[in-house]
Amino acid sequence: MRKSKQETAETRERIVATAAAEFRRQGILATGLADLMSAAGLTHGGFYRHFDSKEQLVTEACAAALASTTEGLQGAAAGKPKREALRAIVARYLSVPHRDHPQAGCAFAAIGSELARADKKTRAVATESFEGLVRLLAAGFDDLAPAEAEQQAQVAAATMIGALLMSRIVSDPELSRSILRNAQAAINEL
Amino acid sequence: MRKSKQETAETRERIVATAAAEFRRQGILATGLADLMSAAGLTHGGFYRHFDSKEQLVTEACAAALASTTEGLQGAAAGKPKREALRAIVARYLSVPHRDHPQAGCAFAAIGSELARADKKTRAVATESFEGLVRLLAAGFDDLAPAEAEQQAQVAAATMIGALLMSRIVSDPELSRSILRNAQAAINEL
DNA sequence: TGTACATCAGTGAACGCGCGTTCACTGATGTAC
DNA sequence: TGTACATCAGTGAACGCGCGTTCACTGATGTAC
Repeated sequence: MRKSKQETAETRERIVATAAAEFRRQGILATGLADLMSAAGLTHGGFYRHFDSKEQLVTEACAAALASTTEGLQGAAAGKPKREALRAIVARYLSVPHRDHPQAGCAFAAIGSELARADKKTRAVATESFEGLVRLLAAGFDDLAPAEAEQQAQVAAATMIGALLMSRIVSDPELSRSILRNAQAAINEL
Repeated sequence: MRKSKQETAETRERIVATAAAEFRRQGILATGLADLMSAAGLTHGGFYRHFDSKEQLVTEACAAALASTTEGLQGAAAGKPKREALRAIVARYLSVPHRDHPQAGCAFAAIGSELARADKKTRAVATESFEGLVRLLAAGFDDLAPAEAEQQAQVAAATMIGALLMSRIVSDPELSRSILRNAQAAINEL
């Protein structure tokens, strides 16, 4: 049953990608390795041929989830003038599709409270990723001095993450959309 | 071993208060009923004399946690002129002590991603509580028309929750404080 | 007011279940000659 | 290049453990007369 090096690498990537989605969809703790492996088309016994522990997968899956979200936002901004690029990023982040598809979206909003309690490595990965998001947003404040642009970008990021999180928590659909809309307008006026 | 009606009511309150703290400290899923009951000074077998299920306790504990946080913020604002009251609320919310004591603080930041996946009743409780927080903040924007004040208050709430959450996730202490400081400054300029 | 009995808060053991992790096994892949 | 053997990806069963929940039991509280 041994697989080729390429197949092995592909399997490993598939497990990480599946975990990145399932963790964001159900939460890290609520996602069992057996379910995860079966969602990746494998039996759970093989997990430890690829990872030392669930913790290690958590770190890699969070890194993958955060990286792909930032890349997606970068894609939404590609080729646009700076201020317009920022508007596109914010519009995409604070959209109804993003709110309704946490498994493919921002991990800070989807599993933020678990990240705050995660181990050192995972929090280090999260920190780097947050800095990347702030840098991406700061590029949109090109009318400000770099230090001020970073400050505004940090505020914009916090507002986006908080608004997306709250839009998912509240059960009133009108309030949910209102949170997204008002946060978007406020950031565009920064 | 039967207890008096008053003792029974006190025990029930103690369980809810203990759960409100432990859920925010460790997360809902990570908090077992046996640990919880022992933290409340009881054995776990007695749990079902007070609650139908863990879900029911989750709803009540979240309601208690959210209510006490809003009351605490209201207390910080008491007796102050409106705009100053708002500043006091924001300063308290985005403080280092609040960041470092999730067990006694805002449940949206501490267990937000679990609340987004919680059952109907818990999300209804969370929705009402968020509306209460928004009303409290909106009172500080007394220079604006009511509808605009509410919009600004929603944005301020999202920024506060997102900033507190991120200040807990990032492992760089300087970045953590910077997020709190910049969010506070931005809300005070709204 | 005093007595007899029903109620039920809390104990401690047990239930089935799913968790993360381990392991013996299989057989195709990779490697050494 | 062909052959013999070691490696190891994946399977499926099993491990101990803690989870939420149930239950028989105890004995003080509450209630009915």
